[in-house]
Amino acid sequence: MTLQSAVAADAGIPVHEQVYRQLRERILFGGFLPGKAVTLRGLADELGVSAMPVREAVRRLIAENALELHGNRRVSIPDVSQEIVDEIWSARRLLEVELASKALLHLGDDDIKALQDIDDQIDLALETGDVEGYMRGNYEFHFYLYSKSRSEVLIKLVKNLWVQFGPFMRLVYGRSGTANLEDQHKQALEALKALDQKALQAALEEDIAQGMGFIRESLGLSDKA
Amino acid sequence: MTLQSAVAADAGIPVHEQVYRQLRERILFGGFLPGKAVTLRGLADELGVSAMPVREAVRRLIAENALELHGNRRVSIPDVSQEIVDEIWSARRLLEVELASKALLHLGDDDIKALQDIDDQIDLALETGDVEGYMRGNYEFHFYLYSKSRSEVLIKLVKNLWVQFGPFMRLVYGRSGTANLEDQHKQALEALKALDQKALQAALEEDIAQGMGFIRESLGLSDKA
DNA sequence: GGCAATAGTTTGTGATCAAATTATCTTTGC
DNA sequence: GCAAAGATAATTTGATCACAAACTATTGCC
Repeated sequence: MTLQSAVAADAGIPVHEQVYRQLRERILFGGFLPGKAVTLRGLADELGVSAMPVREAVRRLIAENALELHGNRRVSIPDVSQEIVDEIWSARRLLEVELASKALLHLGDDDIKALQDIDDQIDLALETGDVEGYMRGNYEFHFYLYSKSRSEVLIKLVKNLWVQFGPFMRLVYGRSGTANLEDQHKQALEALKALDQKALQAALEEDIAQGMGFIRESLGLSDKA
Repeated sequence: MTLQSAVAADAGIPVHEQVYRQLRERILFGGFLPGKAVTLRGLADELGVSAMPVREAVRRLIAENALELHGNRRVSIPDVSQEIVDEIWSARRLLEVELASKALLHLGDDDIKALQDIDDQIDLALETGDVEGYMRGNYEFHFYLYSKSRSEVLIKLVKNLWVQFGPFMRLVYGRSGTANLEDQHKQALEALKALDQKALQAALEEDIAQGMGFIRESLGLSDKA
């Protein structure tokens, strides 16, 4: 789909913003493989826009660590490495546990309901083998919860982390599919209902560990902490 | 100083990159007041370059939370608020303690020496009332230490936090000067020499608390945690 | 005198083009 | 046959322009 076909719905939103959102989604939910090189003109042609808005969107994504700028001025999807995976894992544990704890303080019954709905969608995606659906649901679940923390600064940092491992996940699921995936959100939901902070932290750490463990395993990396 | 006068030293580096670095420094070390509006043409004229590279640099700085993009497409230095200060404080404690702990594992005698040199410069700046010198020294001290953690991902997140409170600090020092500032780095240095992780964490938390406490105090905000 | 409509100014956005830089292909010399 | 050097192609970069949206100041009306 080029941007042109979506222009009616996005009236008033600048083109560079639309390009940014589209590229970010593709990076986040598996539209690109790690290490893939992209060019401004290539993206512009593909999206049916001029080079200018692509330049702004790409600069922005580079600043968000979603794209990598090399010394020779070429741009690519960041490649995978053990160091990066470990770092992201460690940072996620630190920040997302904090966000979940803060969210717990401002959680209503309607929020539990909303999270349960998202979890149902995740189950459906797992059953039908819909990789992208699972990734979108997973993202939605986590950031719906975090949004309740009212910690905008932290949320931005965590989003920064998620775009970095998006392409990695695609690599993993592309190999193994959704078969081996368990839905770790059930335990989190139970902890949320009980307002049990300790249990929530444990569930989250388990969820993060599963995702990151999958990446490392699938890439043939060592499994020590 | 316009960019033109520095062009000889920065040969080969694209103009948008030079603009980015220059603007980032100004934001980080007190060249702008919180809430100040900026325009692309205004910055371009001021720096003696065309609007194009400024657009790319500003887009990048917005993505890094160093600048704020409003709904009416105007750009400004983010304004101060209690929520933001508290959030940054909380995030800094979390991430910088982690970074310092990791850095402790890879610290050599030459690093201690380097940090001591930076601390001497900070002392000098404090004595002479050189606000910008203090801010630069403080930045250098922290990120020299953090660079030893070899955690590039975390470092980027923390840099993201620092550009956000840079303008706030300027506001504070502009009022009270460097008179009330103590140098909290002495204790950190002692802890580093002794490889005492607990003491290092305590020193860091104290240092962060002082900086953030200063902001809140100076802005007349409440002082509760 | 206060408010709303309007004209004029400022500013962001997107397209196009030329220049500079980098990559790729081809050819030449050993 | 292979490596180095030159030519060619592709790409980024920066400037300029036209246009649209937003803001400001003025004017006219009630």
